[in-house]
Amino acid sequence: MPFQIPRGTQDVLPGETEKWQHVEQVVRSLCGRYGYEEIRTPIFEHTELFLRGVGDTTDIVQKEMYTFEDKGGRALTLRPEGTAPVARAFVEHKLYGSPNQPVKLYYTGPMFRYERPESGRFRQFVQFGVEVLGSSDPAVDAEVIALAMHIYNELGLQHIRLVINSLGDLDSRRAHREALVRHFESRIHELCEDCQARLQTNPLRILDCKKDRGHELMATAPSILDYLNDESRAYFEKVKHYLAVLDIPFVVDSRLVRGLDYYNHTTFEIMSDLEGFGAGATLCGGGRYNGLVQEIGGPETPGIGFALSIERLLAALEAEGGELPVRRGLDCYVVAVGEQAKTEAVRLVYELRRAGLRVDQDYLGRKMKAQLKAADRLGASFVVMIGDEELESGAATVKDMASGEQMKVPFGELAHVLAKRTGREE
RNA sequence: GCGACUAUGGCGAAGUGGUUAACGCACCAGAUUGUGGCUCUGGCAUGCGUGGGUUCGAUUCCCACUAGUCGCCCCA
Repeated sequence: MPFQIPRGTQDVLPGETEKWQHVEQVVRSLCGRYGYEEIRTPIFEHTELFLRGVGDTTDIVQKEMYTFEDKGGRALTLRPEGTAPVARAFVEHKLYGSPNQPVKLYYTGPMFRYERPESGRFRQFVQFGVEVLGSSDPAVDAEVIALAMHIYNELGLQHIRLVINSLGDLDSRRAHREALVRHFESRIHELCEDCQARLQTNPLRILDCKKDRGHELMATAPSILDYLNDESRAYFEKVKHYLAVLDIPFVVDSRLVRGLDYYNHTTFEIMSDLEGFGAGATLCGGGRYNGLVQEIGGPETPGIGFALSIERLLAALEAEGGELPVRRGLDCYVVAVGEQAKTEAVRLVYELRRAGLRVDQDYLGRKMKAQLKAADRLGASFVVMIGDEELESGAATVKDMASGEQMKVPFGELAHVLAKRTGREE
């Protein structure tokens, strides 16, 4: 094998692309219904954007970025996530001045993280995400969550679970952080190395640690929910209230922290309940990030959004045995025997295509029998056969592949007759 | 970044330190001189991830590399 695909990337081949197209179509259609418009940002950004936006204590920044220097000496990075770029575009194009507020955007495209590939984890993967900028109405939190759930429902996913939490506002977070440090400080040496480092950088993340999960300090650790100030608590209650109104089931998990620094107030994850979804069980993750826009130099603007992985979505659908579109067959395959017939076939195939039919013909010089076989494999509903006989009589032989029935149709009427029989024409 | 397992034709999959690398599917051809899906017959890897080493001899043993799968970390 002279060349191999780079590690952690994948080709999506015909037969598979139809599934992607289907998901993309559903997603776009629902976004339209919810009033979201598409935004497209570049695949790379200045590295600084992610340092500031995502947070330099995060794993994404510390060890997962595809960073490079271009010929002009600029430090650039293949985007590891979509929110910071969208926020950058929001500020750069002054969308905060747009008459339509809040600004509701969606995006889809490849993201890049330098990680060891495993089940449901790739170095290049495709995310779909939405961002709402300019509103701190808890109803927006509910809308965003509803949209994510709606997408999964629409695609037929059954076994999913919505988990939500609140990190509160800055004051609440600060109070909680101090409580955490007080709680762990004296006995931090009992926890793993990572957690010892986290005590300084991001004590919240200690709660998320899988290694120390069983430690008694974890069970007794102060819950963020107990440190929410009145305002934050009221906000969270509102979000839960709206979710209840929408009849969207959820569970609250006070340890749902999430890996990106910019989150506050509502955070949520949608996970697959199926067995065997270890690393890839998180289908969708999101939350509110009221400080982000300001952090990257824009006006104080609240925001909330989520991102989901198309790969994981498809894997979950596959695992649940959900219905996904398969390759569509041809309407018609034109079989030709002989030079003259071949010429007529070339002409006819084009004519039928112009008439809106899905049509193909043989390009390998195969015999009639093999051409029929090819037609069968391509799922052709009809085969049009042309040989000396047909050329003489001026009528092609049309075979209905399902029934095996045959009939003669004058060349001039083929387009019309086939269009009618295949339902491609009114 | 750490760990485990794996790597044979287009796909799946057996196999052995030594003359011709099973089998199944797919594909091609023929039986059928103009007709697919069924059946039968025949064809289809000078090659066993890449590079070294051990050996008289390696696809088979050893090492490295690459890649895949799964787990940890973390996440989508």
